[in-house]
Amino acid sequence: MSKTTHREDHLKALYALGHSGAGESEWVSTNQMASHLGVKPPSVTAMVHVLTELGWAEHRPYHGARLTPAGEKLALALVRKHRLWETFLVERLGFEWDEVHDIAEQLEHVDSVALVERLDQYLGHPDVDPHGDPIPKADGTFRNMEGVMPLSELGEFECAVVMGVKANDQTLSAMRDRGLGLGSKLTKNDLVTLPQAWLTQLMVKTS
Amino acid sequence: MSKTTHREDHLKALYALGHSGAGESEWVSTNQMASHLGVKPPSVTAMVHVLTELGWAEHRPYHGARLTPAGEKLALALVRKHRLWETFLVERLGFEWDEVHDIAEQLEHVDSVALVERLDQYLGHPDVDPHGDPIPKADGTFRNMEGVMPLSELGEFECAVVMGVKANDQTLSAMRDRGLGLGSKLTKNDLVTLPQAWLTQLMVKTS
DNA sequence: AACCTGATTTAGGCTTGGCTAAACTTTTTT
DNA sequence: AAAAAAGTTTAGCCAAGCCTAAATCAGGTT
Repeated sequence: MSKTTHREDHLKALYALGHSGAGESEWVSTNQMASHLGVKPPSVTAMVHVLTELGWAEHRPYHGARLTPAGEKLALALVRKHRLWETFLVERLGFEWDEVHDIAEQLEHVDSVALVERLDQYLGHPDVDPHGDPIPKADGTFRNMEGVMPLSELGEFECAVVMGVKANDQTLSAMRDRGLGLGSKLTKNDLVTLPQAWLTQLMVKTS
Repeated sequence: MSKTTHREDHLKALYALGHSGAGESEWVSTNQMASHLGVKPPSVTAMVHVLTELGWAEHRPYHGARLTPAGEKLALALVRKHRLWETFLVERLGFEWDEVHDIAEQLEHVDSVALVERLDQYLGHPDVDPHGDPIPKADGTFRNMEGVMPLSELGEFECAVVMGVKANDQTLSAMRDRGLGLGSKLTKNDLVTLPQAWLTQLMVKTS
């Protein structure tokens, strides 16, 4: 892995773990990052120091790290690339939604602003990727995701529409086998027939 | 750069430098490889040892290295990927032929057999890339390039068609400015009006 | 308030690739 | 045929990442 790819992976981890809710960038422990990245904690500490030097993160020893605004901007650009590539792989090349993550992981590290912008245009400026996750615009803004929540948090409802999915490839594949995809309609009946674990993974909106 | 990318770059250099003519894989000096890769000779020697261990190259100390059949197969797969991506960038994303080399250089290291095959299919199994270089098929065979030669070697002719170009990005850009591209028709008159250096770079066929 | 316990960082070592300088081979020149 | 020149490899060092083991710190317990 190149020096750059490496740094990017840590930026992304910091972003992914620090934005669980909707709020600002949260402090993330080096342990969390380590397990997220499949690496031991000391390796993360070292990289956090580097990111700090570069002005992309700040570090409170023994407490954690978080992105600076500059780092957040870079992380968003990576998320943008990743999601655009996933969209390309599914929409244009015909991959299934559970097959694209690893490939996009590699593609996202290709360095060319022109490429990302042309890809975005080629795809018609999509605002969500194949999993329903919003694709940041070039300026870092997102599509509004109001009204979308896990199926488990939905109160009374007649009919809900699947707007997104938070799941690993294996689960995605299983969902596909059941005919679930973006736009699928769900009814109260599904609350009992679907695997319980999925209720928190299916992001829905009432319709 | 990842370990793999690294090895791949050396394989490609060995392939590129060892197949200048049409014949078999030729011995390539470590110095040649070093300057091709922008690296010092001792670094190449070290990598050649690694490739030898892997069974992808053979090394005659002080004389040079060349690909084994196994290495050649890998190199061809890389060339295939590179040229398919270049085709994608030009045909689908609208890049110019002088803008794609560096991007394809990065894309070619993405590791996914399924991706390459789907890309090939998406592009309609092209046989040449935007520079007229043949794209190896999955089995390693090439399109027949008979009758194609540098403009400088063409004897008497009335009209020639540009079938390919061997030039760096800067030259490619200049050619484009002059309206030259694949399929352009040339006449005897062009032999004197075009820059002399281009005569060996333009690959043509009489028509 | 002193003490555990667990989390985090520092220390020191390994791997891989790059470089320079020195040694060695091959080739060319005298 | 010997010497010089050119090219290639070996030796020894640096950088960047990862790891394990050993220190260090934070926070809860007694």
